[in-house]
Amino acid sequence: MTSDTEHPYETLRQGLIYGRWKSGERLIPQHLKEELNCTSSVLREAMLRLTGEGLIVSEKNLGFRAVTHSKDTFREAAHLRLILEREAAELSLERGDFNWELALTAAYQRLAYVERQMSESGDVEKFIQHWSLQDWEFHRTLMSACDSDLLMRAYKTAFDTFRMYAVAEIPEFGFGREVTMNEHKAIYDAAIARDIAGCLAAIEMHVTVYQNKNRSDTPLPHKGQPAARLLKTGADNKG
Amino acid sequence: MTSDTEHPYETLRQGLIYGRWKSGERLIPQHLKEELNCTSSVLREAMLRLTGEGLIVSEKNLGFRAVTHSKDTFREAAHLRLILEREAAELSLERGDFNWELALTAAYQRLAYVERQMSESGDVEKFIQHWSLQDWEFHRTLMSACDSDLLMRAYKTAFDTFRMYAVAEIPEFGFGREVTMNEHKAIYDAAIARDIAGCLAAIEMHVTVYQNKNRSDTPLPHKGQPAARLLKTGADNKG
DNA sequence: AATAATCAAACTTTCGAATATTGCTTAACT
DNA sequence: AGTTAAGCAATATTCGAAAGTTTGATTATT
Repeated sequence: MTSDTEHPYETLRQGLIYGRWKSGERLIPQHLKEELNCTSSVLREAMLRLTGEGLIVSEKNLGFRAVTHSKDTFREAAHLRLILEREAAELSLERGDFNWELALTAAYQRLAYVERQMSESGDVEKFIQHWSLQDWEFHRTLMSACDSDLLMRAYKTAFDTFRMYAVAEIPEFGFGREVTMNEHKAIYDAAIARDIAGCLAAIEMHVTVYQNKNRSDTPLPHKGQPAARLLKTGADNKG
Repeated sequence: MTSDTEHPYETLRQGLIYGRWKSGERLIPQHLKEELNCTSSVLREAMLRLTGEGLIVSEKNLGFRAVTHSKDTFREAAHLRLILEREAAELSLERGDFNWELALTAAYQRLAYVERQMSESGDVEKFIQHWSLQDWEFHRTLMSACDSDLLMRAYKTAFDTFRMYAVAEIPEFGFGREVTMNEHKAIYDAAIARDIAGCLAAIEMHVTVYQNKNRSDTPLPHKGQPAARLLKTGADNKG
């Protein structure tokens, strides 16, 4: 009942990002077909697509595995996110028209709304999947006026890799929302004010915050399946 | 005899980049199977991988098409290449050790060698595929000490898109090698001297040269299949 | 003449069986 | 005991046929 309606490709993709399968875990179509309610062939096809996207790796005759992540991957993803988001945001702030401002405001308010809900209810798990979508939509909209599909596509790869690691390995990811709320507000305010330097600085803060946190910390604790919880379907978000 | 031994995936990939199939052309497994000497199923699998990589697009029930490129795509690819190569090169120049220098020198000399051959013989077509490989190897090696697989992967996407357009749509691409030789020399010299500013400037020159050329030119003439020629197999480059 | 319904051809997707490969387990050998 | 070989079960890949979809041509209807 977790994935009856959705296409296996999407289910796999979401599952890889939100920790339904662990880093480096073997993905055997035969075994997954009941779980995802389809035949092994369509699963294989979905896996081939995801191999091209870099979320899955495969070696000839050795089948598929979820891509492995590590602290290094995370640092790389954060770094790439930073480069690309700064570049795209700068272009957006220069080029964005009135409709872009409207869209950004709408995206920001949707994001702020769910962040308030999370913060007030204290129930992170209930909202995290919706929050994650709104977070993406906010960043995507911020950059959307950069007018480069290729840049956006590269960014999405980095963003997904970033999120995959964060969900799986950073215990406090999803908590301490107040901080993130402020970060998003800073980005939004600077964007609307067309304050490029301020916006880029706010982006840098936002993207590197987890690295700074762990700078002199213990090496990230690896605790079992810290975030498979995030995949429990809300099931009621149709509207 | 064009692709007997190679895996269809590689043949497709090369063919898309070097103009064997045109921008937006429909790719029908049934039709291509004789040409690539395999069954349509294997082709389908290769196409799914390439869909994930962004070289092919597909819509449900409408099959596969070579990704369409345009002047805009090219500008985007050049832009992304520039951002990523500058970032990676800067890191490389800071971090690269003695072995990196050796590898870069080797790559540069291989590239310079084939560029000299092209220049002296005047026969661009004969060497272009080998040149293209050495060109890639040079840029890859230059950036290799940046120590980020994710960044390299993103770069390769931009590089391939750049090349795809250049091969297909820029008539003088492959000619006027003397210019390119100088550009590569400038990049190499600055890299070895650890002159970051100089190296980044040389990279910018190298990557944006075709855009500058066409700045006040007529819109790029679209002349039939200007570069399918590039795919004729050299067949003798085993060593 | 214009629009709608029907049909067939071409193609795409899905499927499960056939084939090949891997890695493990057991057996034989030194 | 340790090393190699043979056999076996699990899984990966390939294949071609079956089922479903799109497209465009033809015929029927307004």
